[in-house]
Amino acid sequence: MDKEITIYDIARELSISPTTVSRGLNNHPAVKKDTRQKIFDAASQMGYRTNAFASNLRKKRTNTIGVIVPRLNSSFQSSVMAGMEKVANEAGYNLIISQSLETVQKEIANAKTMFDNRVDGLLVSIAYDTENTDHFEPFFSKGIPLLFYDRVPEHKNCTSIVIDNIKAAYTATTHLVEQGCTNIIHISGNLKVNVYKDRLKGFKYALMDNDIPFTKASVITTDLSEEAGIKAAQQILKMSPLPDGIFVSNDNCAVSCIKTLKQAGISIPDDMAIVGFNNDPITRIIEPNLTTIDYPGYEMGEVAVRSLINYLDGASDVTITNTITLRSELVVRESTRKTAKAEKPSIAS
Amino acid sequence: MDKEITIYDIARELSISPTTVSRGLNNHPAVKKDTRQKIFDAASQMGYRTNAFASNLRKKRTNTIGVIVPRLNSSFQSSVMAGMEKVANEAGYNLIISQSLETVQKEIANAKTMFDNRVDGLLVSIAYDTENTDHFEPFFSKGIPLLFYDRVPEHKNCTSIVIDNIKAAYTATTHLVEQGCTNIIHISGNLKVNVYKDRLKGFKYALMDNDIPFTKASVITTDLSEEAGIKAAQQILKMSPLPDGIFVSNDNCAVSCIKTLKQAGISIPDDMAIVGFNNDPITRIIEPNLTTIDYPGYEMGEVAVRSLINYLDGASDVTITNTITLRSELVVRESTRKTAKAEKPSIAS
DNA sequence: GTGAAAGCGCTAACAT
DNA sequence: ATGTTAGCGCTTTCAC
Repeated sequence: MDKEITIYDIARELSISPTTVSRGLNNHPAVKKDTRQKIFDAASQMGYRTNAFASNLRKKRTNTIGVIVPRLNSSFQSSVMAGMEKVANEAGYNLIISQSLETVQKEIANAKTMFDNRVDGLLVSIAYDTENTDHFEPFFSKGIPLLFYDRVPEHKNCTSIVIDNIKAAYTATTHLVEQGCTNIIHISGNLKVNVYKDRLKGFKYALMDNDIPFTKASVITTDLSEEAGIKAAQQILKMSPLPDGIFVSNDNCAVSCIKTLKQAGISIPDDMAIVGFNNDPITRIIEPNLTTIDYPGYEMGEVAVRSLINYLDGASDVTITNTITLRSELVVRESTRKTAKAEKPSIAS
Repeated sequence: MDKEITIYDIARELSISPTTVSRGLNNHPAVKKDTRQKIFDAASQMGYRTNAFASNLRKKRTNTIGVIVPRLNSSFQSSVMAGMEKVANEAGYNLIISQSLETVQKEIANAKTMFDNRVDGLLVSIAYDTENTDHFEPFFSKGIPLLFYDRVPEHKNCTSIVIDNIKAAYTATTHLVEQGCTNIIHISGNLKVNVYKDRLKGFKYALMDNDIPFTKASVITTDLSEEAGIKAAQQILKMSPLPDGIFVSNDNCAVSCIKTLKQAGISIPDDMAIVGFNNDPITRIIEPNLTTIDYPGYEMGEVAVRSLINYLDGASDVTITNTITLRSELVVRESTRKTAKAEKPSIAS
């Protein structure tokens, strides 16, 4: 645990000033090439390592970006993280990641930690039960850029990166209608969360535009877990008449739903066509392969960090563009490709 | 962008010394309860936030743990991260996460960044092509605890957290034999990586112990990707005689392999029984459900951070226990449950 | 129980 | 192109 080498040590060794050493190490243009080389040589030879804290303390900048995510171990979120890390790393930023585990309390605590650690910016996908953004107030008032992605708060006009969930859900539902479905159920998530709320909206609009009645019974609200899929399927099996189309707000739940329905002897897509959401890897493993909405997680992560860094670098001088909407698209697979007989007459009587 | 409040401001406000404020804020016992309360009140009222850098600079400790992981977006690794984050967060540590993207170069760069950021400890799962640990030398020589998990370096006696891959693979292979398989193929990963190397070993030992010949042709080496599974399946389909059992070193690859084999008309498990590794969620979605080795990712993450923190707190005074081996176990599912006729006579002639 | 003084290692002004 | 000075905000002796 030998003593740490500092720029003073290097300065003394080379009989120059610490300032010059600092400049040299940071590739300041006003340092003679020769001197710079000497500095680098001495540094590596003496085993010097920069002290980020001293530097941060002085510069009041940390080169660190905080991320608060509901949970890390989901296919979607881990893709987002991967995209974020890649861009951040390339730009020389560190990523401090923390999970809210879907609770506001932890989200509040994490926000405070991030604030105290003086992250240069913060990226957040909010928890299920986050109903306001009070705990981010310190960031707003200190002018620390805060960017929400995917799960974003309502009302507040925060900067956010999203996909058009209404449109995506509308497309998915319309697709079911086009396949001949006339009795469609939507399995939704927590309606306090913007993404699920919007998907329900898109679902509703699509029904309306196709003159299919929307009733309370058209929606099953769940937590979209695997178990929820099983329960929802059981509930659906008790319906009479049975629906002929199901739009589920995420793939995970859709898949377990399919498994349960299949076990009950339902043929998919012929008896019921099903659409999921996310384009998780599992959609191409379940039989039949699941039609879903492709949802660009990795890209969302890249865009989020890139926007934040652009802002920090002063590139986007005005307040950041308010909302960035990424493209999403329907991926049609077997779970909705009805066979011949499915070519029903149009529902418009 | 108002000025930051410091302990000096609080001190002035309360007409006491900064020292006392510092002590108060840190719950130092030698501060009158009354004074402490006044300090906390003033702090929150004035909008004070601690400056972690100044503190770190002074204390030479960062309360930060670095993690270098091959990639974040894998089911296994994201579970590990989730476990790590949970324990770290509870203990008041921050996690700086970076990906090596399976290349030594990035791993080297990341290690340097972690070093310069003076993480209190480092957790690493090494990249495919990492052949030595030279780039971690600075950590060793500075006495910064470094803990490898899952993918650990060979030879070097570093502290590591693993499962017994040899045993797990042995169990998996033996299971195939018990199901009546006599011609078994192993689809392996990069053999430079300990986990795949060990799984191959376990496979080999199991064959030997059951008097099944092991030849070069018994192993197909791949990168274990989805595409690799398809290619491996195609290769297997050309074999004559066809094997009746396959042990694949990860689930992802096993699943795409199954899909390809099924398309070719192979019946699983009756024609070929298949075992995977990891117990990813997909194993319960593929049909037939995949027999696999349950691999405790989340737990591994928890244990890794907990061990590191124990060490940092001086709890485990001696050098850390050298290797922590977590339990892993075979989960039998349909992909290896041969139907009646599979009750072949024992191979021992 | 509280305070004064010094310094962690770096960099930004301001010289020269 | 290089040096001098000062200070970022905190904690830690040491003193009272």
